[in-house]
Amino acid sequence: MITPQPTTIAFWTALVSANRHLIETIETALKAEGMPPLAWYDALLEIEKTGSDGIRPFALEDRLLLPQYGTSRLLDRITKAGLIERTACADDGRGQVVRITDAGKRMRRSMWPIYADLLTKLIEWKLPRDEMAGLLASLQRLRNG
Amino acid sequence: MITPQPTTIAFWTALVSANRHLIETIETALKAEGMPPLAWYDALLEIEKTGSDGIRPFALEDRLLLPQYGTSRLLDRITKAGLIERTACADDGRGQVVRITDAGKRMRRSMWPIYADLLTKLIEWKLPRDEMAGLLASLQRLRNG
DNA sequence: GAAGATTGAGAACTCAATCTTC
DNA sequence: GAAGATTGAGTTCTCAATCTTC
Repeated sequence: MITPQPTTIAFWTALVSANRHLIETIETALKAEGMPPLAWYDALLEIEKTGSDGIRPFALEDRLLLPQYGTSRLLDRITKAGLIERTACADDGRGQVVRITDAGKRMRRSMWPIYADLLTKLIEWKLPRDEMAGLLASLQRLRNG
Repeated sequence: MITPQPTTIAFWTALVSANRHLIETIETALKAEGMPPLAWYDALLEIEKTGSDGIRPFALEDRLLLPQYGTSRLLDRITKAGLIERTACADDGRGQVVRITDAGKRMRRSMWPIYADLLTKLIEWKLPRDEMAGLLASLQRLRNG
């Protein structure tokens, strides 16, 4: 049987813990300010990037790493909050196009300071710059080849 | 307003993505083999470590980084599956003691090869040893001071 | 009143099935 | 039949309230 080395297990544990800690801290801060969860920020940002062209839900799935039904239900909630709009797709009768509304832009912009502040304090202020670049490369290798 | 540097954002994104990828891969493999989710492994391992002394749920909370109600409901399910036993605590009338059963030990042991195999292939085989040690130290710094 | 633990109600997630259009 | 997207049913998560014992 293949057994990982102790360092590997320690690394895995540290990765999961660090990730949870950061996410929980950010989610808690957003909630305390009456803001929607982090997933909304990510979705709004990706949608906003596509401007007036909008984006197809299946393309959002790839960028947000969500399953099809997850995207569908997330978009439901954000639409209900009036932050995005869904319209039928002209080219493809099966699909739709999602665009951000002005309220959506305002919401994303009002979430950013909270998010940015925490990313800076929790990551940037804790890791030396040169170190971060190396770590970034390692993390990227983990999720790809 | 405080704004993180691009490298910080990239690092954060890579951290979240790597974490999701690893977790999803492991959960999928466990499910494919008819095994319970990863959270059960972690809980069973912590409980098994305490041997016949058992462990109090509030102590498990700290180790698993779960909220009180989360621990309560997780233990419910694992108990229902016959993998652990809850008994009233002799010293403290409010509390209980959780111990692993033989079936629980067998289950944890049967989950390990799947888990270990993936940790080795997805982490150990992708990151040079010295790199992993550095990354480990950084991740630990992220979640602490 | 605080600590250990549970619970009801509502939200979110997951799986599998479904529908429509390609 | 495959792709884009939704949905019903069941499970899990979350919040706030609750209960018991300290």
